[in-house]
Amino acid sequence: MNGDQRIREVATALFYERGYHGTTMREIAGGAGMKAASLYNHYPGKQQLFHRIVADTTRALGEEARVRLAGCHDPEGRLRALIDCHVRFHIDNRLAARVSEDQLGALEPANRAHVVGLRDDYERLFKEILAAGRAEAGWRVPDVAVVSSGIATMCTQVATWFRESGRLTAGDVARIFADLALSGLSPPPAAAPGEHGAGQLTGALIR
Amino acid sequence: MNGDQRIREVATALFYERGYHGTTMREIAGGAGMKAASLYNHYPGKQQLFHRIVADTTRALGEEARVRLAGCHDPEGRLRALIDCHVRFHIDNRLAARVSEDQLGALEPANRAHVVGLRDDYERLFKEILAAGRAEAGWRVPDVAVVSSGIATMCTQVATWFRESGRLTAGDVARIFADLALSGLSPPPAAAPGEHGAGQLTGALIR
DNA sequence: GCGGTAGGCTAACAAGCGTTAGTCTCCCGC
DNA sequence: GCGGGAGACTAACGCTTGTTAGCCTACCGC
Repeated sequence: MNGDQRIREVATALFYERGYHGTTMREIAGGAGMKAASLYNHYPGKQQLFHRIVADTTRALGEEARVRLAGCHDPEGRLRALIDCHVRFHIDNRLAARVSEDQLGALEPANRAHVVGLRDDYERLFKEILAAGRAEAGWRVPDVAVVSSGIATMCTQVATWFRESGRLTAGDVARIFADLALSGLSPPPAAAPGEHGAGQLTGALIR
Repeated sequence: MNGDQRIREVATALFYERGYHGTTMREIAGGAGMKAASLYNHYPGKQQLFHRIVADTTRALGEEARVRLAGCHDPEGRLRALIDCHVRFHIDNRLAARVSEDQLGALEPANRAHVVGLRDDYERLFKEILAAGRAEAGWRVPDVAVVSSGIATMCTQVATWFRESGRLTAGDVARIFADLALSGLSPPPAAAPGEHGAGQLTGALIR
């Protein structure tokens, strides 16, 4: 029954549904079964509490990803592992993960710079895998930045609608997205005639 | 020099960067070159101003999409048109579009219900096209809801990073996403041996 | 010329904000 | 048994918030 932890959970849930500025210290305290002033026995202030949640969450995501990737070496295996990790993390930590992405703007400049740094490190994993897939496996990646952020975002929003009780498990969702991404990336087997142009801009776009 | 319009633009920009609760009427007024009290000559209150922005934006997106889709009848053409429309709208109306999605939670219940209704109508367009593509063109859509929201979200986040001065035009980005989606959806030409299982769950998932 | 409306202004309101000071009580180690 | 710290509490602080009341001025139709 660690009090600090209880406060973090309540605060995370409130930041998620009302946003940082829409959440008051009195609400957090109420949810944790105490009065506002007592929060200051645990955290030095609202901004620091928020920063701790966001930074710890972002760091944890990066660490899990690196552990999962350590054993994979081919691009397809690595992309599948990263998507699976990403989807699971965003399901297991729905509230904190979304808060850490949506509410970045509520961090004070120094805190934001810190978190953005962690975030950039993580996103680089996606970009590196896509670049490797293009070089080694001939993946069709017109623009590494566009495609990687597209895939990541697609997987991120799982946190918006996923429910434990729904039709799909976390693994199902991860597999759907990995399949969608991988077959979207794999080079066209033979250009289908009369198409609107799928695949036609494979490198031409980088101008 | 319509004053109402100027206020809307300033408010949209501020809601975008600070969020609804993080934006004050005095800041909006300052940006529009007046004092806070004068805003009430144009809008009855902060919530109503916000609701007007969000509702008008969401309605406009749906209307544009329906116009664009009116001339297309095959699933591929419709999906390309819808993605193109979606991407262009989110580029042309970056701030308002993101505010209308990220800040939905700041709407009072009645206003939120109104906007969510508009939003659902719009998202149904994606779902209908995917369902039609599965039925008519054999698209691989393990789960209509998951895949459609995945594709839509991928295209939505273009508003986060797109800059008019960047390497890509709106049309380029739309084409990248349409290609990625369509080749991700098209049935595997012949199951590549030794794959991890792309495509293996084509219908089995709906349990 | 003159009345009225549109739209700005200042001043002020009550409510709510994050935060601090100071106090009280429980419990653990000696 | 007793000292002290951990952690709750009440009360209050100074500010900021959205909003209102009342006023003043410019301009347009008659």
